[in-house]
Amino acid sequence: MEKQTVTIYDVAREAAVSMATVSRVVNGNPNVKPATRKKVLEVIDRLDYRPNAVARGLASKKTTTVGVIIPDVTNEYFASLARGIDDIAMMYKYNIILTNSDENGGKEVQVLNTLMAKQVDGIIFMGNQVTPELRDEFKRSKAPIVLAGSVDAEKSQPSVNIDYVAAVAEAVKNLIDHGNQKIAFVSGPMDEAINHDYRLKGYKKALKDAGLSYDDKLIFETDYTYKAGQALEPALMAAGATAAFVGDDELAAGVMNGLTDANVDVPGEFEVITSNDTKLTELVRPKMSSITQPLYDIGAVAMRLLTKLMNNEAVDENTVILPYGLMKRSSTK
Amino acid sequence: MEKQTVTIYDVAREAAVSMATVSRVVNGNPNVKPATRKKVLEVIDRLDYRPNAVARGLASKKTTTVGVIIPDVTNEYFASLARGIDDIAMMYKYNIILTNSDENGGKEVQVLNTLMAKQVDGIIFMGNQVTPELRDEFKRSKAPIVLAGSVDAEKSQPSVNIDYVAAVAEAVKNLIDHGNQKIAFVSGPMDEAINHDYRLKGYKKALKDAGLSYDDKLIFETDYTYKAGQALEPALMAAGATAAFVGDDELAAGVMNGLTDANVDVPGEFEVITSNDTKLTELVRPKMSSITQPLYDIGAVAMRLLTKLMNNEAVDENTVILPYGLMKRSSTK
DNA sequence: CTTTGATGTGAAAGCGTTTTCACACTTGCG
DNA sequence: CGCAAGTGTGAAAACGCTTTCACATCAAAG
Repeated sequence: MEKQTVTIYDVAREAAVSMATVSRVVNGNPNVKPATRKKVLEVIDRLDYRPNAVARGLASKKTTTVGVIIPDVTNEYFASLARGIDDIAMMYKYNIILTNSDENGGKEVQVLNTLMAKQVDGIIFMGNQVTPELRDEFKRSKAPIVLAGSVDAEKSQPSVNIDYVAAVAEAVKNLIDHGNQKIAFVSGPMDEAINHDYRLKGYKKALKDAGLSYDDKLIFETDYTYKAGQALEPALMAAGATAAFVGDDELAAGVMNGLTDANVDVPGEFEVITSNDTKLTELVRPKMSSITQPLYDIGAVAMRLLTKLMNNEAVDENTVILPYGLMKRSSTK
Repeated sequence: MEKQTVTIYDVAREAAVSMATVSRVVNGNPNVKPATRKKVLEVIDRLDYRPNAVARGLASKKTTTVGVIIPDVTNEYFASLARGIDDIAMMYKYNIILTNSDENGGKEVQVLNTLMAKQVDGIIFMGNQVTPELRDEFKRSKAPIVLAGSVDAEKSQPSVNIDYVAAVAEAVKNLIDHGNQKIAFVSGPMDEAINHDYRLKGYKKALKDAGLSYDDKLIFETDYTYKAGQALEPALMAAGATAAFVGDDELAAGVMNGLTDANVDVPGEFEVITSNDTKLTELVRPKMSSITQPLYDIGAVAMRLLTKLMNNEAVDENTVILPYGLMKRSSTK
C-alpha cells in the first residue's frame, strides 16, 4: 500500500537510455537529440516521474532553498518583507524555510545552525539586533547572508534598508515645524541598534538642527506592543510632550488610542507620527501619519540580491538603501 | 578559500572507529560503549563536525521538514496560525517550508508538487477552497496533509477548525437579540466553501430560528480587503440593513470605518460583528465585537496532529473542532 | 576517402548519510 | 566449563541524483 516511488533509473530503463541522458532532459541540457528528448519525456509522463529534490541536492550541492529568519510572522512589518522575499524567491525557483526567532539571540544562533545543516543556498536575516555571537556564526557560513530591513552597526553583511537616520530626522523635523517643542521619542528596546544607533540619532539630529535641546525625559523605551503604547499616556502627559515620534506602528496605535481614550485630542493637542506605514496606519482613527517604507520591496530586493550572491554574480553595492517618504495623514497637523 | 566541509568519514578516521559508530553516537543510539562515545564526541567537537541534513534525508527518507501552504503571510489570521504551526514544529524539531498561494488553485497545485519533490515529511494546508484538482493531488501525496483553519466540504483530509456554522449562528443571533431585523451578511468570495457552506449556513440558521426571512439583497459578496469594506457603506444603507456580520476582520474594519466616515454611528445606528478576533479588533474605534477563535492553537494543534500522522501514531479523531467564543466589544450594543 | 571538430550518449564515480548484516567479544548461568 | 544471549562494532550496500570523462557517431572540410 505504500506508494511506490519512480526513480530516474526506472525512466532510463523504460526509455532505453542511460540515467545521464534522463538527467540531461530533466535539467534542460541542450546536448540531447530532439528524438531522444521526446522519447524520454514520454516515459517521464507515462511513469509520472518526479525528481527527488533531496537526492538532487546531495549530488549537486544546491538545494534551491533559502533560509529566512524572522522575529515574528505575526508582525505586520516583517510579514510584509517576508511576502516580498517569498515572491521573488518563487520567481527564481527557490523555496523558503521560515523560522521565527523572537529576536532571541540564542534561538537565532540555533536556528541559523539548523539552516546551515539543511544546506540552504542562502539566508535572509531579519532582526533588530546582530549580536557578536551571531556575527561570528554569519562568518562561519558558506552560504551568503543578507539582512533585510535590519541593521548591523558593523555592516558585516550585505543588507537592504532605508536611511533610518534621515527618515526619522525628517519626521521629527515635521513635528518641530508644526510648533512642537517637546517631542517624545517612543521606541522599543534601546539595546537594539536600530533604536539607539539610527532612530535616536535621527531624532537628535532634527532637534539639533532646530536648535532644540535634548531631554532624557522625553525618551520612552518600551516593548513593541499595542498595550505598552496605550499605557504610556500618563507618562507622556506628565513629561509635557505635545507630540511623539514612534518606532513601530502597533506601538503607535497604542499610544494614539491611549491618548484618545484619555480625551487628549490627536492631532489637536498631541501629534503622532509612526515609522513603518503598514496597513494599520489606515485602519485607526485618526489615520496615522508615517514614514513610508517600501516594505515589500525591501524584502524583494534583499532576495534578489541574495540570488546574485548565490550565483556568484557581481554586485555593485552590498548595502542597498531604498527611498523612504513621509505620508501625512490625520495624526499630525 | 572555499570553506571545507567535515564529513562523518573524517570523524570516523580521526576517532579510529567506523562511520557506523559515528552515525550511532550522532543519532543517540544506545548501542555504543560510553568510552567510544566520549572519544567520538571529542573528535566531533574538535573538528566542528555538523551532519549534513540533505545526505541524512536521502539515506533515511526523512527530512524533518514540513511544507506549509498559506494564502498570504500578510494576513493576520493566517499569520497567527502560522505562528502556532512553527512553534510546535520547532518543538518537535521540524522545519517549515512556507509558501504563499494567494488562494490561487493553479499555484496551490504547483506549490504542492514542489513540496512533495522536496520530500517533506508532511504538509499543512491553509486556504478557503479545496478544488477537486487539489483534492486529487492530496490523494497522490505520500506525506500526510492536514488542513488548518480551512474547510473541505468533502472532509477528505484531517483538519482542525472551529464549528463555523454554530459560531456564525450565535453571532447573528446576538445581533437579532438586539432587535435588528435586517442583518447584512458580508463575506469574501462565495465560491469558497467556508463562506457558502459554513458561514452562510450559520447565518440562515440564526434567521430561521428567529423566524426571520432570508433576503438575497442582504448578502454582500466582495473580496477580503479593507477598501472593499469601506466601499460597501452606500449599498448597506440602501439595503436598509441595521447590522452586519462580516467574515473577515480587515474587511470588517473597512465596513465599520466606511460607516463611521459617512457619519453612521456604530453601534448606535449600525452594529458590526466580525469573525476572527485578530489584534485588529482592538485597534479600531469602536473596538469590534467578534467571534473568538483560538488562532494560535488551531495552528499548533494542526501541527501536533501532523506529527502524530507522520509517526504513524494512532489518532482518535481526524477532524478536530476547537471551541469558539463571542467577544463583545463596542461595535455592538 | 580521410581528417577534424562538433554532437550525443553511456559508464561509473561520487555526494554524505543511514542501516542491515555479520561477526567478535562479553556475560551470566546451569 | 560450555553455551546461549546479549553487546559493541565494522563493512558495505543502499538512497536517487549529477557530473566527469571517454567514446561513438556524423557532417563538413580537405
